[in-house]
Amino acid sequence: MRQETIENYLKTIYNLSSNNTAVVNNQKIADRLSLNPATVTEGLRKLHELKYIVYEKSYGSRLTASGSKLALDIVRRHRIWETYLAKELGFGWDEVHAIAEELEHVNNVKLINKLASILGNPIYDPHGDPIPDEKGKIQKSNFIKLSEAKVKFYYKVMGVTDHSTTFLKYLEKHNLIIGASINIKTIEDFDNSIVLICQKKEVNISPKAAECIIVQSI
Amino acid sequence: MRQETIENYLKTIYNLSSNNTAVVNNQKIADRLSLNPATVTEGLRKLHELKYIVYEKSYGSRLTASGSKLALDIVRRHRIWETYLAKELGFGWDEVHAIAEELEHVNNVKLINKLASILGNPIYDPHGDPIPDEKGKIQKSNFIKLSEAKVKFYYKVMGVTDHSTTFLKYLEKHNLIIGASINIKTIEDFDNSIVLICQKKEVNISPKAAECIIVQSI
DNA sequence: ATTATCTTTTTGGCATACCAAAATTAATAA
DNA sequence: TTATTAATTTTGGTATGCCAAAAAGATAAT
Ligand SMILES: [Mn+2]
Ligand SMILES: [Mn+2]
Ligand SMILES: [Mn+2]
Ligand SMILES: [Mn+2]
Repeated sequence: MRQETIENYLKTIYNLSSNNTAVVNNQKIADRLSLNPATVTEGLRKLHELKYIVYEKSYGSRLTASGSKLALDIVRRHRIWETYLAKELGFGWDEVHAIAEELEHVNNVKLINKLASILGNPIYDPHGDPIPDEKGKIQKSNFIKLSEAKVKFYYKVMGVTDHSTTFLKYLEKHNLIIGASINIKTIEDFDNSIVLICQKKEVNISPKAAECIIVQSI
Repeated sequence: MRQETIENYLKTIYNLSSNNTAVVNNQKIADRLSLNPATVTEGLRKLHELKYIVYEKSYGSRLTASGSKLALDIVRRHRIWETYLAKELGFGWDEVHAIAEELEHVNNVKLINKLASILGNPIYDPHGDPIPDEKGKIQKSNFIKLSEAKVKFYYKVMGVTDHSTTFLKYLEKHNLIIGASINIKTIEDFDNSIVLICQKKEVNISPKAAECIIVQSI
């Protein structure tokens, strides 16, 4: 199996398994990688052979220790590059993901560690996602989705789970960027849409958008 | 044909054709890319189909206008990355080539131009090779090989044509780095080896090494 | 419990990138 | 010019990554 193929599968399985706890089903992998389900079945069988995952037919996949190691390594590369592109090379948080998708496959430990060191060994990338350290260790956090926030409480925006340009541009428009402080004014009973205050302005957030915004109580 | 495959062929043909003048034969391409000659024949046929090269059977290849454009683009990416790795990220001139071989395939104009701009749009890479500008234009120079240098004359080291770590480390040991001033003391009639003065020390250069050092008369 | 509806797997096939060995063609030396 | 050698091409074949359609399995709904 080509290294790039392996890396794309493992990264995807990692990202879909939320901290490597849940078992991942084939369809989600197929969607994420824009592959035919038949292709995914084959791919998973091979990854099982290679001992990167434990794959149970018609049930799902989870990463083994070695698969997890490789997955965390590529997630690290991806997020370090995103941060470097944003902080050092002047790219927007909506632009970095696409470029990092290519750069992440360049495997050179010294290079990534050098970039990390220039950045001051950051713990979060431009979307608020945690960056594993060289050993694959991730800072654990008590973040919640905005959709789980409570009325009257104050929060800080810590990240996003949707990296699309349209979504990120939409957030920017309302100043909902990483680090922004917000206050939940009301949550509509009718449709669960949220009205919050950000930089003294009222913003109405749909339930769908609230699912994609990560916050921390302050 | 995969983009990476195309790029590797075109880059190689460009590098072997010395400024795109000479016709390149298959064997050299096979050597450079570590491919079987049979594979190269196939590859060249496809590149001809794609109109990137003109390929005459049993004779050789040369780049078309569009092939030349792509080749210069990837040569630019390679050399900008080499320069960025050396100047901004602290890698040695013997380390940058291997990493740039991977980075060169990341195709993002804005990224390369940003790196170039940070570097002050350099004209030469760490090995003294010229960097094409965004339009593919290359500064022309009057450099010669050290093997063509004349006794008693003064020269400045401008580049190398061998990028191997062993060779570059050897040069470093004798202070024969880019920019170094040298004076040709003698050229042995017997074996054409060169004795030169560099930083007040005598250095003996084999004809083979002299072929790989590029200098300019000063 | 039995459909109906997803999801996954199997099957058969296609395209790309390779290589080894044999056959051909070109270049060189005798 | 005719061997001899070297370079190139042809041929037959492997491995990988992918897909469409059909078959099988699992889940959910009645
Ligand atoms: Mn990303
Ligand atoms: Mn990210
Ligand atoms: Mn190089
Ligand atoms: Mn170089």
